[in-house]
Amino acid sequence: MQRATRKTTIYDLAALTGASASTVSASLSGTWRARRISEDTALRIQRVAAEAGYTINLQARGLRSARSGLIGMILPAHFNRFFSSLSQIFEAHARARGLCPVLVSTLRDPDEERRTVGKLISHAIEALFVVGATNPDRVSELCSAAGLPHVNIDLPGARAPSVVSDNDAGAEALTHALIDAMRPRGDPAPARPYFIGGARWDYASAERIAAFERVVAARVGPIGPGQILADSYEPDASARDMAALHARLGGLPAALFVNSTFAFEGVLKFFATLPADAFGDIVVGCYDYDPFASFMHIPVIMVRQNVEELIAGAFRLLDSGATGPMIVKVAPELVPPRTIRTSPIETLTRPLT
Amino acid sequence: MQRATRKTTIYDLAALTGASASTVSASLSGTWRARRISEDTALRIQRVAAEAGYTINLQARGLRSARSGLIGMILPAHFNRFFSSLSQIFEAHARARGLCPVLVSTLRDPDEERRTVGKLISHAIEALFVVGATNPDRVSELCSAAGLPHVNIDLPGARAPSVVSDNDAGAEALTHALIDAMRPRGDPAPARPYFIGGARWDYASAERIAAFERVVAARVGPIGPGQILADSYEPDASARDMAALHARLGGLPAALFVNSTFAFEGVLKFFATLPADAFGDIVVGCYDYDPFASFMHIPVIMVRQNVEELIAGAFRLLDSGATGPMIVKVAPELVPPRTIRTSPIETLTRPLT
DNA sequence: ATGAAAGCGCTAACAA
DNA sequence: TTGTTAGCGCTTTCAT
Repeated sequence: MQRATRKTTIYDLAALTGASASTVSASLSGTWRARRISEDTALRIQRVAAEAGYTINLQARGLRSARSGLIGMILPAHFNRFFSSLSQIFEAHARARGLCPVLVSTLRDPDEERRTVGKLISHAIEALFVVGATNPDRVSELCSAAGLPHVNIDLPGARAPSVVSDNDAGAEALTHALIDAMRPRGDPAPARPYFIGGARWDYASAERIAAFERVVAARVGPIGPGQILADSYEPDASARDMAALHARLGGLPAALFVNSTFAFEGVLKFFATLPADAFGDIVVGCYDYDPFASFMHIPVIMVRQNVEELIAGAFRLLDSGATGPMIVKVAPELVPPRTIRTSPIETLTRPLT
Repeated sequence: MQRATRKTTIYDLAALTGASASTVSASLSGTWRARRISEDTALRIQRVAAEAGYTINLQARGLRSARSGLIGMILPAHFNRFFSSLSQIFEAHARARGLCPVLVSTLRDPDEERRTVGKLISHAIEALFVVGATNPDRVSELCSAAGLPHVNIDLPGARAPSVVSDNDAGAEALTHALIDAMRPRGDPAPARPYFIGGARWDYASAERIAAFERVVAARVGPIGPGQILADSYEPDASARDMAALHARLGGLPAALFVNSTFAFEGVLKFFATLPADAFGDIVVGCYDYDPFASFMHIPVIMVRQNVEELIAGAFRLLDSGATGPMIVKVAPELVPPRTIRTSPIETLTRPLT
């Protein structure tokens, strides 16, 4: 047990071993071979360091060598399956590169984004991943001014390379799967898929809505008014929209494209007010993944992002040294329903484009 | 736009403003009042700093002042509702204190825990929260040797203060709620609650099993062999256990205490193989929370940890300067089922102790 | 094969 | 009210 008063430094070790500080430094940092320090000396110093409970001061190293060994990622929130899986994968990659991952959430607050990025720059992070920023270009400005390499993830920007989910392909495949599984209905309410959740002015929602409308128009018929309910990500808003739709149709729609688990929570909140026999032949698709949601009593087709590939792609962009705007799209995958109730869906045959 | 070659330092600002480096330092770090620097000078320097795009080098400050402004938390994984909610709250508290949160997951690997803590110590973090460590005491050893204040969360240790979930109170309340909601059954299989998931040798499981056994013994009758199925946290193991139990009973039990969402996933995996009419009167309790799981087609009573209080308590322990072993327990809360199917449960009346 | 010395950017005594 | 100076612990030439 060492004294708590002051930490052991390389000078202490130098005194202990009779070597010089620079020799100690080299022996401990792995550069001793290059410095042609004898293996004996290096090993001896390493042993003494271990015995003395020496831990290197990375602030000092960072200050001197202008490298911190930190790599940052900002994201909207931790408490979210998508973001936390990104964190998990990001961390694994960072670790593999010997970097210390620093994850900070910014709660979709532009000011918080600015402050956080500033702080990370001050901590001399070596690169930054920007996930779902409200204003990626503003972040890019800060990074560029500091000469900090960075990549946008999930939400693209115009001032840095981006890796994003292929919303078009995902929504297209999900819409096809919904229509494939949808049961025919007669008048007065023919079978028709509805879209709920998200916001039209949101980049991802807009792409998904466009794909939904394209496929529905081609396979079912023209999109009618009130077929797209996309004004909010708030669960409660979706609950209200769902209730209104149910009232308007006099029942549940034949197919429902739910844009995110947030919206799905709201939908379920409304569903819970219905009697058990109200769910006849509905098929639900959710653009997001949650293992429990895929086990509902009604068939739920889910979309799972390829998180591994999003992160791997971001690191590749970083390594490439690319700094201009470019977008790499990563296709998500469809997860078939695992519902208990007998469903009209056996397998999903249509592959993702 | 500044030159990318070298970052602006306080010396550059000193040259630009005609002041000295220390005056610049004080003007920028907020200590200028104490140093009795004129407001004019301070503001002027701050303006020039902003114009020059100056960002402080926190490695240098940290090295000099022996404070990094970093606070660490290690946790088993990010991709988990409980842990990611802890992260979210931890971050909010850290931010409120002007500290930069550093979250690292260690994947329930003792070696990774050691390495990570070592790295965080090297980065001069000012305090550490240790969530669900496989070996809290080993971590405490490392921290103590470095004079690093730390608090265990969720899993207690013998060498540092701990804040943990009150497993006994939670499991007791959940078991009571299950028995209250359970429908009577006649011979040959009288109504009886079963426990599934987790591992007996695990601290939390052991506490929950003890409470379950105590309440069941008091209200239903002696615990029989095969009534506690707790050998693993693996979803697939729980699926197998559930299948075996179903075969043994010739149907589903009247009540099921599922120990964690991991086990619940496995249970659902087996449930998905059953016909829709197999779920007659089962009541499920799950010691964990997931919004979707609480919306299942069968009634599911869930336990939600008081995450806010766990973190707040940990910070209080940190502030108290306590360093010896002591355990603060935080009671979780019961979340009533929001099931669509008519359930025997209207309200949960029994309060948590 | 090793040591001496300078300096990374900042803060804080000590002067003035 | 401000400037000077001496490090914080490390890496890295440049000597030897």
